[in-house]
Amino acid sequence: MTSQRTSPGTTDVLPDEVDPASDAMTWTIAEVADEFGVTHRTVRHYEDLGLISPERRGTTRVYHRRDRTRLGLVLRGKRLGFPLEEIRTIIDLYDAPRGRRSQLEYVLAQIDERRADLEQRRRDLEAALAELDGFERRCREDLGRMR
Amino acid sequence: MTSQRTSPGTTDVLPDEVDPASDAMTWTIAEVADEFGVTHRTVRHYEDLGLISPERRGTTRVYHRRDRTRLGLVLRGKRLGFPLEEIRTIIDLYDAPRGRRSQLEYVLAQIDERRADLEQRRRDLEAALAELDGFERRCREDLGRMR
DNA sequence: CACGTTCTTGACGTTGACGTCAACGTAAAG
DNA sequence: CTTTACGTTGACGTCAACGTCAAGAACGTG
Repeated sequence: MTSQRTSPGTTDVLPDEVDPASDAMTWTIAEVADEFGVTHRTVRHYEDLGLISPERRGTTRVYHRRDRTRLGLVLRGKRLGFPLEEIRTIIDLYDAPRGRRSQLEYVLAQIDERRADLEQRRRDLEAALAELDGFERRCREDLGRMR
Repeated sequence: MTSQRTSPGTTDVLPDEVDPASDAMTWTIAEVADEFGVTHRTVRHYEDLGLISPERRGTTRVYHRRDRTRLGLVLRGKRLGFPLEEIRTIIDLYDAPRGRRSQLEYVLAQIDERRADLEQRRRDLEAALAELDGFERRCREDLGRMR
């Protein structure tokens, strides 16, 4: 009934093998937790913070494709080191109403801020990788001199 | 006596304008804290965790170039979202003794692990930036249709 | 229909990363 | 020689991000 095989630490936001045609497909909390490799407590915590808002059938949570999309975005944000509160403002942006012109311009301004942040991270990341490369080279030279 | 002008959120690990010739130059805790844009409490916390280990003159801490280098690495690691404990193992790696062959090979293995981690982050980052770009395009199209 | 499985809502505990006092030492400046 | 500016060590507080019970409700299955 649900998808399998989603190893943690992937770049994709969604686990694969999800029937693309069924927009009406739903999942239980255990299913989404398993597929995304988190506990149900984590999923509930994200709901408490307003990161996802599953439907309720009676008292039970029912997750739709939209919730999975958002959960995927949350976890990628976490892998990138963003705090959950900040992640919420970001993904809320994607779902924000953009009817009026002022709203659209606000959204565009937010996008610029976000991009600046991400690009700073990219520079840090490239610098760290470059240093790692240089360090490995020196280590290999040391190793060459030893034998 | 000390350097100025280091805005937070830079990619460089060290504040600029530091006399490159003086290896014997030292700094107080207030100086390094100010230059790196953190509190003295933060600097002490990092010392508690073994991230830096300044010299002591009597009871007073004296910071050398080495400490500043490590502090810079710590803060960049933080900007990348790594926990402090993990940061410690990473930067300790740079200072690890590599005398024996087995040590060198251990270090090289660690480097590979680190690189894999960083590259995963890079993929996440690129994906996030790509999504942001696509989203901006759609917003601009909406904006174009409105006027 | 009893039973085990899965779901629910609290509520308290924990860990990381510091902030925030309090209380005290020390060294230069007026 | 007192004041002022920094420095020091605790020790406790706080906030985020969950973990970890506890104690029911609801649901399919033999």
